[in-house]
Amino acid sequence: MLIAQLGRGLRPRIEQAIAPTGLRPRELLALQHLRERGPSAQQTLADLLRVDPSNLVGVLNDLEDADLIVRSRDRADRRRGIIELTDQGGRVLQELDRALHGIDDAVLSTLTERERATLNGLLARAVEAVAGQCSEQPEPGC
Amino acid sequence: MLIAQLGRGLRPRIEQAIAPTGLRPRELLALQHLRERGPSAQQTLADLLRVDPSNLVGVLNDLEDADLIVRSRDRADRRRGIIELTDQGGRVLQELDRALHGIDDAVLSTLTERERATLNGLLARAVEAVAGQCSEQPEPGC
DNA sequence: ACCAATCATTTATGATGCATAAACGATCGA
DNA sequence: TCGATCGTTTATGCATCATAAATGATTGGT
Repeated sequence: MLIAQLGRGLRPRIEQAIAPTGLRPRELLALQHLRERGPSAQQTLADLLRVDPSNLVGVLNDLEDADLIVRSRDRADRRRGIIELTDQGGRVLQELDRALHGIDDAVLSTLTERERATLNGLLARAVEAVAGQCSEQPEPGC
Repeated sequence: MLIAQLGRGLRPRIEQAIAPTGLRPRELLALQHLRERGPSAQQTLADLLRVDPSNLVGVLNDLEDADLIVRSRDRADRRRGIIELTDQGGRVLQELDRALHGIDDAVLSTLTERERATLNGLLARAVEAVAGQCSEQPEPGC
């Protein structure tokens, strides 16, 4: 069984879960980064998302128009933009989490609670390894 | 732990594994379908891939130019095109399998052999459930 | 105080992938 | 013979994405 093959059945479900937010994958990734790392410099965000800074502007414009983020300026260096998640942005992420959990429930419905627990444990260790390798040699999506 | 979150770390690796083939995801999906179901009617393939028949033509042209498939006609109904995997196509799929197995090895390197076995077992049952739901209500990627 | 560098931004451009539609030739079934 | 089916060609539009050049505001160094 190949882990990569999981995506073949999962992709449509994930797209369906993302659709209600009306946001593009990139914009959701930006929100997730902001939730994980707190208020971040715009430049840092561009690096994380592997997006050209000039293109990040449009992404942030959309998110700002939807009141999911707020822009401010670093007081120590007013050139730097500080991007922060709004309460509304946090709620959107929570909705997304719920939708994704729904996928888990659907896909793992044939597993017992105990089996799900062991599966989650093993996957958690696996993604932890992936995350570690990501920090060493960053790549898109990490 | 969300299964959907797996893709965040896996996507770049999968893209990297696919890149050497020079094929697009759709074309690889077509090859996989052909391997699983044997020689198939072109129309069936279009349904499986959720692609408009007129767009499938270009996909098959590429695959045919690369000698990965062969086109023929159904003798009982010469309107119908029969698409078949070539030996070369099979070899490309095997290369892809090897690359994807490499991802498994990298991601699951921190797991013992026994843990990998149980993980594979649980995932196999999960994807089986997904496949069953796919057959009931087909969606893209199924 | 001047000046080069940095940061966000605007604007333009092109490539790519994907979806949709219309029309055509070949072929089939009635 | 005639309508329907199948693969195909062609055209069109849309969305995403990458890249580049130029600008205004701001900074730090000299």
